Amino acid sequence: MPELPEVETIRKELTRRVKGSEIRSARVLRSDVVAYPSVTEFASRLAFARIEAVSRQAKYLIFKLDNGMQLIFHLRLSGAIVVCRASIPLRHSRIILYLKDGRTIQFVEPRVLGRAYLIRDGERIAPLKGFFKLGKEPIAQDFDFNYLYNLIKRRKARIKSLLLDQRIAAGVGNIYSDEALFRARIRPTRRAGTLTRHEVRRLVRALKEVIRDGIKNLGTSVKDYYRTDGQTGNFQNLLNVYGREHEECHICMTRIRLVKFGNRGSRYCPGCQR
DNA sequence: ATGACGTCCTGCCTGC
DNA sequence: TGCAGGCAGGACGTCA
Repeated sequence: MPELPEVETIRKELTRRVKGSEIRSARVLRSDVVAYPSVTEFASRLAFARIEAVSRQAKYLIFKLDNGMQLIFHLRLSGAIVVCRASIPLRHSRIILYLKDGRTIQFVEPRVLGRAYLIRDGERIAPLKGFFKLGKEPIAQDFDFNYLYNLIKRRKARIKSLLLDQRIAAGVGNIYSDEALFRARIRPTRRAGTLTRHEVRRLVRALKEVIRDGIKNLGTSVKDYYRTDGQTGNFQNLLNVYGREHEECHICMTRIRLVKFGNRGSRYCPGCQR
């Protein structure tokens, strides 16, 4: 699942590969993935637009176009952006942008949960309300002890659930939250308000570290994530707990445990995490 | 406001 | 081998 490090990797590659390219036309193969505006308007406003820049906010990928519009993608669980020479649809291709130079940018999304939005610069639309409520990203300078502590100190929810809240830790998903909690030696099931100041300090440090390591290693390819050229990332080889349930902890050899709450799985080491 | 939980969606894995 | 059923999970809506 593309989280901040995966989307950041995609952003860098797209900047290198398609910044400055002109879109000749757009084709929507599956209308569900276009959240705004209508499919017809979506396609007509993309035609002949030039890609000025590719940026990222949390897990959102943003193409800035020279016609005053922004093309925004959210990859959700299984989305990918592929740049290739093929003009025919790749497997599970949902949107194709045909470039003037003959290449295509394809939005590949097997599970059809990912979405695309095309808005005017500065326009605020209801389908993107989560985008406008994003909190700070852990790699931001001002994502510090005070920021996190003040947001969670009175909360009774489990710390893991709050880390997944995009209004609190923007860009963090299931993989990096499990890994950060492992590095901070805190169990995902702990009620946020019971964390000591020292633990919150460790958690802030761990979040920054784990996200940076993820970016450095070009993301985590567990299931669906791959890069714009189809290659995988490397961080899956460096995971301590995610996807390692029933295996031994690298530090203390205790078996990694899988617990479920909030409709998702969390992995932790009962030996290292308290 | 908060926390818990259901829903979307489909490929893939498991078990018979 | 083939099929049914369960599972994964980010964001968001609903409910208490």
